[in-house]
Amino acid sequence: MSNKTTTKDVSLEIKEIQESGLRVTEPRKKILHIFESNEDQHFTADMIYSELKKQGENVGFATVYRVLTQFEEAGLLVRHNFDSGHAVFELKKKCHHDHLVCISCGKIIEFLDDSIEARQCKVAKDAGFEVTSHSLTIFGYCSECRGNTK
Amino acid sequence: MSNKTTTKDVSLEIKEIQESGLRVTEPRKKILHIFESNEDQHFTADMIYSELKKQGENVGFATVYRVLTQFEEAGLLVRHNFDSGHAVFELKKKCHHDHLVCISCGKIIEFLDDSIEARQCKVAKDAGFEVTSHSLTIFGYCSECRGNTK
DNA sequence: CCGATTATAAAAATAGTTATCATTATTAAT
DNA sequence: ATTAATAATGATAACTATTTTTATAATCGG
Repeated sequence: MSNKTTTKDVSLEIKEIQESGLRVTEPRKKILHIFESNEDQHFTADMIYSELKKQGENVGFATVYRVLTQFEEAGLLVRHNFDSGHAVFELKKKCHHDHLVCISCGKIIEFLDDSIEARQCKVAKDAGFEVTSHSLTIFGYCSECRGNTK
Repeated sequence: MSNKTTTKDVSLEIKEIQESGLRVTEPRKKILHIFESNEDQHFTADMIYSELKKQGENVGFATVYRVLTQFEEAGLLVRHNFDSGHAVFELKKKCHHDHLVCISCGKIIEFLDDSIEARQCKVAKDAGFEVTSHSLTIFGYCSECRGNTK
């Protein structure tokens, strides 16, 4: 995980926090930076906490959870619950997508299938539902783990 | 919720528990009976606990959780985690299905769409995944709640 | 019906997360 | 830049859903 930061990156992060209506604080900058410098990766609160500690930061668990929740409310992050009992966060993308989760190594792969999306809308409509969101998660063994579990 | 039980029902429940390799005990019979007499309904551990209390049974929370987990392991029940933070259980059907969840009243509707199922397999295969399970949940407002939220 | 085994209820423990609170940091207005 | 008002922080306690522990009680093969 890289700690290198260009001036551009930092100012962008500050702007994003400001535009969310949140004060620009060290924990918030640091946490957002972890997500921005590791795009497409998914983090638990615990992973963020550990990463901050590793970087020598003095942050509390409460702050991590608070900031993650605030970022989610501000639309910067998206929270997923999968089946693990602990929430997973990722940078909010412009476009919706679903997940493939490896139950062996925890790897998460994103995908989007237009045909599935379209059918979902139809199913909901047929049932009289007004859809607010949907989540599709496929669990299994990724290509790397398939061999090891035999 | 009906408390009526035919002799046939009860003996069937006993048989199911026995065939799972579990001893036939009062809590297990009572819990399985709640599911069998309310087909297609989904229960949390808390709902089962409350129902048992309502029926005048003296059961502990731990027993409810233990039995639900054992029934899941035995293949009698299926556990879902949706996004609520607490597990939901339902009788295991012969066939897989997905869920529409009303975020207003909590109603759960089951559905199955062959086209979605097929695409899921393809997506996983393309990513090199060996699928073990998948869960698709559509959240929204059901037909009854749509009017009330305006 | 007896004895070995397993299940139970109650209580304590645990994991993940959220609330409380005294202190510190941020920001808008000087 | 300083200050005053406000909000954020870290530490800790509390909380929710669930699991483990333990001493007692129920089950079932013989």
